[in-house]
Amino acid sequence: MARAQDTRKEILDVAERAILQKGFEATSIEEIVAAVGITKSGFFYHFPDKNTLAHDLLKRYIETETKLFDDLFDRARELNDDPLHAMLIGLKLLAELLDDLPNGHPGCLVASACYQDRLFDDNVRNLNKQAMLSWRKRFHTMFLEIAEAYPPKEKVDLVSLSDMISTIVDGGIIVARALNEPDVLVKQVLQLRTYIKLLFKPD
Amino acid sequence: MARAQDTRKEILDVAERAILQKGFEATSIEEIVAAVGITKSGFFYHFPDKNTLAHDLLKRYIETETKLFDDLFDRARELNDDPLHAMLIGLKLLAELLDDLPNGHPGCLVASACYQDRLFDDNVRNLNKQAMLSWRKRFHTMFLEIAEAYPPKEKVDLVSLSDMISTIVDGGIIVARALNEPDVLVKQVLQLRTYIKLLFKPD
DNA sequence: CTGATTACTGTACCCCGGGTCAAGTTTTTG
DNA sequence: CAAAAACTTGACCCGGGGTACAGTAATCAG
Repeated sequence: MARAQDTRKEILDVAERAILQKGFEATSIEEIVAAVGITKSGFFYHFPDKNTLAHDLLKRYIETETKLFDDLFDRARELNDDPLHAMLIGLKLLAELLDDLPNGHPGCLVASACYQDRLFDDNVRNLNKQAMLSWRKRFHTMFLEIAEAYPPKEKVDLVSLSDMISTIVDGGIIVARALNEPDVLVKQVLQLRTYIKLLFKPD
Repeated sequence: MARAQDTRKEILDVAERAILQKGFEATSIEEIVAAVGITKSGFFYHFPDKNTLAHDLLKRYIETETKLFDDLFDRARELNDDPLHAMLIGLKLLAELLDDLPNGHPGCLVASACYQDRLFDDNVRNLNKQAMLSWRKRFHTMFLEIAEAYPPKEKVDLVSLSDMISTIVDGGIIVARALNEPDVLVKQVLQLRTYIKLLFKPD
């Protein structure tokens, strides 16, 4: 018999894929347990209800993504100590990472939750909000440093510029999915990169 | 008794609001008919099933949004015949329009459908795709004209620049919702405007 | 090796929501 | 005024979320 943590992880993995494809409500517990190879009772041994599954899934997702961004922009900073160049390299790395996904980006759980917050209690909504805020803060710090070294050519709100990264990624995923053209997302990230370049880079 | 078309419209109105708030699957037929003031059988007189509701809803939504964009950018063009200035005015008008929404943007059905395409047959998926393509085409035509008059300062893909408008709007809605800060969407549109200005406007 | 704990299975059951069906009733309209 | 349109009533089936509880197989601590 598999260890509890393995089963739990498998449930989360299966559920995440299904939910990103079809939505939360459309994903039945029965299909999840069938895919994992356990019974319905087995599911309820791990999660008291479907909501908790959503919550845990979202939490895990946010942690993974945050770590990914951390690694990516830390690496960019190591490659170039200049804040602007580090940002531009970071976005390039992000674009490459997205381009390497074989079937396109599987979707963003945070965005998914935004359009399906029925059962999602304040707990889940807050989780989502905190994640967005942490990403805003991360990029805002970077942009403040950039703006100090390179005065922006147009007056811009650096907070909303920070939000733009989340906006472009989440929006890009949607447009890419609607069109069934995975590379739309990559190109959107590169457009954002061009914007930042134009905004800060001296002639 | 209300006319058939009135009832149908009411069903669509109620359903749209509910679906944008909670998601498609989470919105029950029973709550819709309760809000409209008819019975379950009354609903099935108008729609053979819930899928058809989704389809008709999406179709209506796309038509409304397309007309809105038409009016908005036509008006912008009337105000200024220069293609670049017309685009910048159009985006300004869009930002103002979004800013005037009392409770923030209610959400985009196209985006919503992207994360919930279980029952959504090819019919619905295609509807979505065609809508995105029509918006891409509309803006691409405009950017081609702009690029001819104002050579862009950086080499950019004008198709993906066109997609960027949909990206920013859909992404902006998500970030605004997650943060519960409606003005995030407005600010994102204005960031896009700044990008376009920087990209094309001569010094 | 044993006994307790963990990680389940199996079965039976309740409720809700999508959806069907048939028959009747009220409005609207030509 | 009659036919067609727009419903209502009520009965029913099915699948899925969720509960309850008894039984069982693996794991692990002593």
